[in-house]
Amino acid sequence: MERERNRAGRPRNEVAIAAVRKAAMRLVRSQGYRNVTIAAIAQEAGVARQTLYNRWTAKADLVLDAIFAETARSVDLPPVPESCTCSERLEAFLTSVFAHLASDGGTLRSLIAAAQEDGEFCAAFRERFVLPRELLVTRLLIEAKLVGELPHDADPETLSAMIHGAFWYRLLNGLQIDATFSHAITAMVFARGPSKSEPLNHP
Amino acid sequence: MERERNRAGRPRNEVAIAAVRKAAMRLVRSQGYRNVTIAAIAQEAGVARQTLYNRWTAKADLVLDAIFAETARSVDLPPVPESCTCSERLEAFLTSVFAHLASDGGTLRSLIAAAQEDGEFCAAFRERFVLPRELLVTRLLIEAKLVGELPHDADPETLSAMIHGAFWYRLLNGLQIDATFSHAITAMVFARGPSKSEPLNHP
Amino acid sequence: MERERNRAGRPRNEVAIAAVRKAAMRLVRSQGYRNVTIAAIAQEAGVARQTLYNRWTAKADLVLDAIFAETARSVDLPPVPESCTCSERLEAFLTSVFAHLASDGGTLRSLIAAAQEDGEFCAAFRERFVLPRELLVTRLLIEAKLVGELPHDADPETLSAMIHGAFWYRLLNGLQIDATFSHAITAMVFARGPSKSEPLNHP
Amino acid sequence: MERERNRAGRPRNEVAIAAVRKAAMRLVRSQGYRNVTIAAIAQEAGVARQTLYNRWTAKADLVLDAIFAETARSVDLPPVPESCTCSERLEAFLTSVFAHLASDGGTLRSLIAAAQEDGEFCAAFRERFVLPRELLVTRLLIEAKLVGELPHDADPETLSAMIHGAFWYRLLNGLQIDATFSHAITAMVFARGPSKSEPLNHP
DNA sequence: GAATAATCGAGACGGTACGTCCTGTCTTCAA
DNA sequence: TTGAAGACAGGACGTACCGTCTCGATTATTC
Repeated sequence: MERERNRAGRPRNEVAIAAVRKAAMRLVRSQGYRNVTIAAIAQEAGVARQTLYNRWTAKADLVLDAIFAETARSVDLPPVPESCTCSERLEAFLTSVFAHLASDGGTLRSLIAAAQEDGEFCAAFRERFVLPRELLVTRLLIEAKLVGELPHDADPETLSAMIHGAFWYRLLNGLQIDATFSHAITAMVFARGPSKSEPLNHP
Repeated sequence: MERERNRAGRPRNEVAIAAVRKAAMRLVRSQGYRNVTIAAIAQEAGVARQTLYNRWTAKADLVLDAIFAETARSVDLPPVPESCTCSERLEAFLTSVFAHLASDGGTLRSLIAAAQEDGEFCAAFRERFVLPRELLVTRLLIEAKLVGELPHDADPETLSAMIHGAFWYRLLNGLQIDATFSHAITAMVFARGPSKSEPLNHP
Repeated sequence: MERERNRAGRPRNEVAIAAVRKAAMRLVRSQGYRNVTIAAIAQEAGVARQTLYNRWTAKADLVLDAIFAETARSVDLPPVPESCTCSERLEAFLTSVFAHLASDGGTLRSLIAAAQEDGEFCAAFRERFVLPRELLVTRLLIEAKLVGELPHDADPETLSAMIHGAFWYRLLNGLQIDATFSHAITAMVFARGPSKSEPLNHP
Repeated sequence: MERERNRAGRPRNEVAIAAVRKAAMRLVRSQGYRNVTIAAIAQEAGVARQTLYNRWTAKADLVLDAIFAETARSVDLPPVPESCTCSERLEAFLTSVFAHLASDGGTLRSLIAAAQEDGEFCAAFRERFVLPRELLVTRLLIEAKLVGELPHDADPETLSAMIHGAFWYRLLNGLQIDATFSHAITAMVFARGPSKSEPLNHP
């Protein structure tokens, strides 16, 4: 697959492209999205400025792409045994996310900010970054309902928004996010154990 | 207080200042924070650019000030009878907030975005805008615990973050926020009624 | 002659080359030399940009070549009977040139302009375009001396420069050039008839 | 006079402006009009690039202005005694002009070139640079007619165009222009002495 | 009342980044 | 080997803002 090389013309220099992505991530991390300029990325990558405009439409587009390239493989639940309860797995997921945010939260903040003034960026960001992570949680909550860890009137979509929203909210307010918080969130979601009626899977 | 008017020289033109604030709000609402320039605000207000720098340090400072001037009086619970349950009052609060966001959500998005690249702005924004609204909810949840609408192991701070986070999350993702969502949130927070132990106020 | 077609590989597409020349002339005429780009010519001709670089070294080279291809056959005195006096023939020549300049003077202006910043272009332009036309006049003036229409102290080279210079000067100043001017120039050149001494060819 | 300082706002920095003009002339002379960039002029003058755009609309505008500032005082006949004949004075004028062109001809070539692609530039250049010099010669020729150095059927405008054209033509063809040429031109203009009828001033 | 001092409208200035455009070179596939 | 297509390095362009500054004019307080 990826048999795209029948297009005419000189092919793109994927090595340079990768260098640009790497440079972009490095600079965004060290100086913040807003303070990074196209020219600086190009120079850092040893590439002509025009090359960036050939490939990406704008800084936002480029950085977003760099993010995706870096995190594509990491939209995954942490390696927690399937035998754990959903509650335990949610907490493990959040702890893992929060650990990542501790080092790279600034980048996420920058991206969320950028998304607010650019509808296209916002849509792409949601589709390719936010939604996959949101679905992970939603699915976990649906499973929790099935096994009776959550009452059947629980609304996975709303709960998922509340869970993600909780740490977005703290992140965007410049507050610390640590393991304590992942525990607190999990506790609130799974408050008071199983549904009142009998669990569905323990006859 | 603030009896600073014994200084020599021409006094500040408070009329112009007010015009600037109004112009700033008008422009931010219609074009978004990022697309508004200092020069445009000055021109819209019929004022010299330097006048803005006399009073405020930067665009963020000015816009934030304009927001506060406009919303200072509105950090308030909606007029709901005290006789209502906490659950009802939370939902009423959220519905009221969401109605406001429907028309002015863009401004909040812009401000949140701006806060991500500017620590001072972030702190001021949190202190003067976010925290007051967060406390409103936190207090309501504490009261709900006292009256037994929430179990005593409920964590008001975490729940408050989850509540605010939920609609920030949707807002920042460019999604609709309506009364349905306020009901859904409230339902999740007050799921399955009072604490397992006996409610405190119903003997 | 020029039997170069024993080289291996795909032969040059002379049709494309001709299309390029035509496109170049069309664009230069309609937009002026400076405003025409290599890319635009290539596109207009439906040809790859590289093809132009294969054949010509630069825009100047290409346009000059296009001019030559178009005017090669036209460096000629207008069809005036040899029985006419040199004076009449000069005026006929100038009238003919001026008629052509009325429609295509902009191209000549562009070329003269281009020649000022490029020594090679200037030399080629002079050798292949200017000199042939200059010689035409010089020869006519030499003949006029021989037949006594001009005094024997007349300097054909200087007069030729003055004649061509006169209409270049007006052309480059954006002024009209018409038949009246060709008459005026001729009158000044042939002022006061034959040389004071006896004409050489009327014994 | 020049009481223009009732305009509001910070006045222009005329020192900087002068430095820009000087830098522009220096660079145009040493590198040619086309090879000079706005940025280079700004840097050479120690001035922000935008400052040039504040004052002038384009490079052509700036350079033209610099030329005028430099040559404003020099549109003058060379110091030749009035007692000389018109013929002698024309030759003196041309010799003086040609001496100047020997060192600064490149600048004139650049300007003529620039005028060919820009109508406004062309008009300004003609009005403020070319015409004054043309008039100098025209007046001289008119005087020559009055004193009988030229026949009364001589056409000063046409002759003036032929004179200026002659050295423009050589200049634009990249040829040398020296005192010999000024003599040759003068000889052709004043060929065969006074008018056929009696000279006006020699009874 | 005159001197002093801060503000205001206006706009130039140094500076940074932007996104576009063009040039000449190169690298691919297909003819 | 050429042609079509198009990416690449490099560099100028003109625009847009920013924050600072310098004017003349205005408006208070202080002497």
